[in-house]
Amino acid sequence: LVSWTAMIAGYADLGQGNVALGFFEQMLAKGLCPDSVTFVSGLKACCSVASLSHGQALHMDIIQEGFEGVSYVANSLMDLYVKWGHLQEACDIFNELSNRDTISWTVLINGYVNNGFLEEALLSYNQMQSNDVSPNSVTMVSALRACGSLGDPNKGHQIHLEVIMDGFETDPLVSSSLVEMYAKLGFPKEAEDTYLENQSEDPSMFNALVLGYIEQGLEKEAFDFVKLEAKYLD
RNA sequence: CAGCUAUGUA
Repeated sequence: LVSWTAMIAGYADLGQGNVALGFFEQMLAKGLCPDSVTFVSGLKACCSVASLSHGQALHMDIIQEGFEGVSYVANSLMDLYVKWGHLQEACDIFNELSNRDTISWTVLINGYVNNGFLEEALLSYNQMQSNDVSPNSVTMVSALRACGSLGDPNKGHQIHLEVIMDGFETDPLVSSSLVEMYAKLGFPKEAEDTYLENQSEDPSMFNALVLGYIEQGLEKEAFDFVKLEAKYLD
């Protein structure tokens, strides 16, 4: 069973969901009974092949086998529905889940953001904290993106402080999301400060800053900044 | 101590 699951997960990772699902079928044909890890890998395969119907079939099997209440599995199911824009389905699963972990909340928040429900995303972010579930760096990226798209600098700054409190600013994805958000909201100064405070080898934050300048019509600043950074490379 | 779910920009 572990070998089959490894094959399914491996192909799903490569974006070869159809191959992965083929292995899933073969495994069932051998009379093997999937466990939670196998189901999650199968769901991931459904995402990469963009097949809602296969995912729904797996959902039925998951209920049959009683894995529905396992947060690890439920999170993956939620993600499937979120990616299809079926937020109601995702919410139903979330609401019936008794053990909501960080990932459950993050999938929900990210689902709201990706589908344009920005206020709901931030509301869920607050609710998550009321329920004493700690956000992680992935949660922060989604929350920051919600602030940026919503145009809410106050919330954005508040979340920035929380990011610092939890030490997530060292994550390149988080710091570049911060820079991006400030740039989008029209705070080039804050964007630059964030950049200067979190220098790293990762180029994404630099790119975010330059693109931000350009989007704000600050082409000269963008150019000067690139020149300045280029000097350090000599 | 086998297989393991969620994140941005372009």
